[in-house]
Amino acid sequence: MKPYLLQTLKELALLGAIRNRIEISSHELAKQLETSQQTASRYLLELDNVQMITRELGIKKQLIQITSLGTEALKEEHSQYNQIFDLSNKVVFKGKVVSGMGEGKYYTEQRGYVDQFKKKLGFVPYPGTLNVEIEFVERNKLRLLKNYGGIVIDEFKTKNRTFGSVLCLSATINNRKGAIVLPKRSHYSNILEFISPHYLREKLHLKDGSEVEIIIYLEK
Amino acid sequence: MKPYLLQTLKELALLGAIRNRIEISSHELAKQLETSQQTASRYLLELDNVQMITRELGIKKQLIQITSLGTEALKEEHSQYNQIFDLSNKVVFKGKVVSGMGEGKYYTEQRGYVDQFKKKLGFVPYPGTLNVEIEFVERNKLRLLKNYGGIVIDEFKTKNRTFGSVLCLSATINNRKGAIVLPKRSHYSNILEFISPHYLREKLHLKDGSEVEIIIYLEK
DNA sequence: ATTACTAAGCAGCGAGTAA
DNA sequence: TTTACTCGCTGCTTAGTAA
Repeated sequence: MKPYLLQTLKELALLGAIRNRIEISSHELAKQLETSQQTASRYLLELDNVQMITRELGIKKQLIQITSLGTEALKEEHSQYNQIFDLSNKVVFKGKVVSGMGEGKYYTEQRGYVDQFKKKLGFVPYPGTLNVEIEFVERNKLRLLKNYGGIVIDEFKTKNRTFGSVLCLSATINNRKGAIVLPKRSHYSNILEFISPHYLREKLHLKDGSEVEIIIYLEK
Repeated sequence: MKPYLLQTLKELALLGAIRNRIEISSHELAKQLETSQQTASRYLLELDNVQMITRELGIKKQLIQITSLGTEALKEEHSQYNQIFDLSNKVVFKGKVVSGMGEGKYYTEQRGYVDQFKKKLGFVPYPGTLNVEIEFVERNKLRLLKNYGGIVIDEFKTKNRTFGSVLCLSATINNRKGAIVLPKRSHYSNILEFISPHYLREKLHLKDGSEVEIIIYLEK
């Protein structure tokens, strides 16, 4: 959706056009938008064309109401601003399923981790992690998450090596509960590792390349 | 502010650029905005020019953070969406007491107004208005209020001049009842004028700079 | 008063490319 | 790789105006 159309829609909504039909001339709208009457008129035509408003043209004024499609667009925008200002305490990632190289299975089977998962997350993960590749640019969101705490899984030692501390963030993948695990010290990666008590590839009918949505819930 | 710049700013904010400096190339930003690398680069230059972001250009990457000016712009936008979807029938303003220039006293003592206040609001205001300066970002709420009706005080004429029509909205200031008066025709101001039967500066121990909360009740 | 068409002008876009 | 310049072209804007 073109930015200027969204702005126009917002302006109409501020004048009450979601709940009522509002009476507004293209000239008045132009004043609100600080543009010309002709441009305002064209915006209204465009919004009408994409079915975001309905219009009743009178001889002097027009009655305008925002359709459900238009309302949806505004709600989406509103929810983005809620995310920005933390009013929603969730962060959404879109990505696709990829295969790891078995390290997930190796780590999630370590007793030192399993005991803590059970105690701190309340479940024993199905062995292995579901790897989800996110857009590279979204790595910036990960930085945000690391500052929000989450559940810390402490490091531990076996006789052979040390297993580092891990951060868990409770999350859902396609609305199924689980958690994201992030190594405490590591560089940013474009792979999210999701753990769950279930074998997700089967439960959610996922295979490599499947598009998924991961929502991470922050505790505040 | 140009709509496409606001969209760009929002995108950066969603990636966490309000709290942190984020690492993003013009090419990555372009992908997010579904535009070309050149255009994204130009947007960043424009945002930098109007001081809504700061940039640290490295040889390979740039670090971007949104300035307080940019944050304000986003907050304002957010507040507009809150208004759109706010279903409560009250509007809250926070502001601080400021001095007017005596016009409030002049107007509230006019017989033509006083008689109507008494009849329509049920009280005779103490001469003068209490001027409350509201947050710049909140001036938008006034627009909505004007559309919600309220009590209209009609214009009247004396032999010297005409006194314009005024809109009254019942309201409280720090929980004390009264009303807000808005000139029917005027541009949006960042000053709310509050009237009450009492001398509020004394009753509420207010002086210039005192923080107050005004709640306006809409009739629906 | 309206809405909205046409036409001309100009702002914004992006391919090509330099640094 | 980057960022960001030039420049031709597209498409948005608006003055003029019809209905």
